[in-house]
Amino acid sequence: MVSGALPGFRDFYPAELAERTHIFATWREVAHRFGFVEYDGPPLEPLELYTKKSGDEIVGQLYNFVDKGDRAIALRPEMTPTLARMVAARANALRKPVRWFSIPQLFRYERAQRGRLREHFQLNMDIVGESDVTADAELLAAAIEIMRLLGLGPDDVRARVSDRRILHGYLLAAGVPDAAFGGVLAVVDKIDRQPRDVSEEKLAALGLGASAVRAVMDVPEQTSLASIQALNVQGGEAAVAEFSRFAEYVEALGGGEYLQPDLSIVRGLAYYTGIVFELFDAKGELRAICGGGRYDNLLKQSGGPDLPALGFGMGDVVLGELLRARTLMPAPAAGLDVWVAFGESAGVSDAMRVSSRLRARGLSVEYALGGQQLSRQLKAAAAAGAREAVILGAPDVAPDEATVRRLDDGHERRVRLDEWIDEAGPAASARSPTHS
RNA sequence: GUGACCGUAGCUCAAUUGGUUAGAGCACCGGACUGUGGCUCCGGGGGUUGUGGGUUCAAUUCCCAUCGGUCACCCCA
Repeated sequence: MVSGALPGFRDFYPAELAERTHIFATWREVAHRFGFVEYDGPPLEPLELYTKKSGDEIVGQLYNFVDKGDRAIALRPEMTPTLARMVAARANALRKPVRWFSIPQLFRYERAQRGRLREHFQLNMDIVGESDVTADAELLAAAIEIMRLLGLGPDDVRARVSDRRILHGYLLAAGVPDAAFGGVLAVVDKIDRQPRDVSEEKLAALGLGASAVRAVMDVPEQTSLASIQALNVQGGEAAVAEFSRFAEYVEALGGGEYLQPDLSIVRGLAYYTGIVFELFDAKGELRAICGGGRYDNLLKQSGGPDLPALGFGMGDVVLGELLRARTLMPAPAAGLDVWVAFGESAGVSDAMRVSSRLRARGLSVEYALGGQQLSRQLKAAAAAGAREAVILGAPDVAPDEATVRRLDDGHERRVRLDEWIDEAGPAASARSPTHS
């Protein structure tokens, strides 16, 4: 490994780029089906766009530098601030609710690990201007539909959903002081990943009594709609009713099989205000595929309009790992339509003329740039994945004729060259769809 | 940022207690094939064994550092 890409960055060879393209195409397809339109912003932003609300500690995880105009610049680590700015600038002019999506490349200066690089592409889908949980259901249904279209079923991927307000009400009712809420969330977030007594000690250190500690330790048990509805939630009754409605809507939108209520889903970002969700592989081997939720106060806090909003981010790295593990990546795209080969009595310029005419008709065409024997040319044609080869200048063939050879079964026919070219075209050569 | 493990052709792996010019398969290029692909046979290119030091008569092998990768923390996307 002499000089590869920077740590945490990827070279996309054709095979890898084909995988990325497959993911992107699916993202765009589903976004389109759900009525979302695509936008984009600059990959470089003022540093303060991220430091303002997120605090200075985020600077340590940013790619940042000072440009030649002495401006503090950052490579964007997330898309939401850009979205907030763009929506805010035209808030009054936009038809609400806004349904926008983007596929930005995002950057984080962190130590790279599996499923977590210093760069990734992330589908962002957001809805701005709708406060009802219909929007939450619509958004999650879109994320689920992406899984389905990629071939990932409910046995592969689960959608865990929770609601900040229900958890808050439950903790209040259990006697957890408001001031300890943030610390308790941090414990809940990793309650399954660390020993029970460690969690209990941390909770006690936050000033929780024995019954409150027990209540917090019960949070991961709340994994059904019924159990959540039965909870004592101080001031969270409306949220529970909304949550029930949300589940009903997701069901109606066809995502019910994936749905898994789980009150212990916290999500790291502090700005979430309501329903939060994450998609993860059912085996629990990988990092989260997707995370999102409602952030009703963010736009206003960012100096923008007071509009309710919600959204999710879905990265290409973990998703790609899961698709490869399940062998759901498509076979490499079909190669060439036609390979133009030339024998003894034809030259490369003849192949060029024929190629040019075929290309003008929309076909994918290649020929041997280095003069090769016919056997080499046909070998190269097969290696390039060509559907058929047209052989020019074969003996016993009239000057205006050529041999067309199907490369899958070797079937050959003689054609009048001009007629054959005139009939060739993308429509006449529709490729069979590729399968995984 | 902390800790642990791992680095040999593009890929997967070899190399007897440290012992000659570090090998193989696949892939790539070419020849047999001056008129028809996938097979076969033959040949070729490609490694300063991640890098830099150290120990030794001798280092792919042992030691240190560094870089990179993986994993767990941290944090999150």
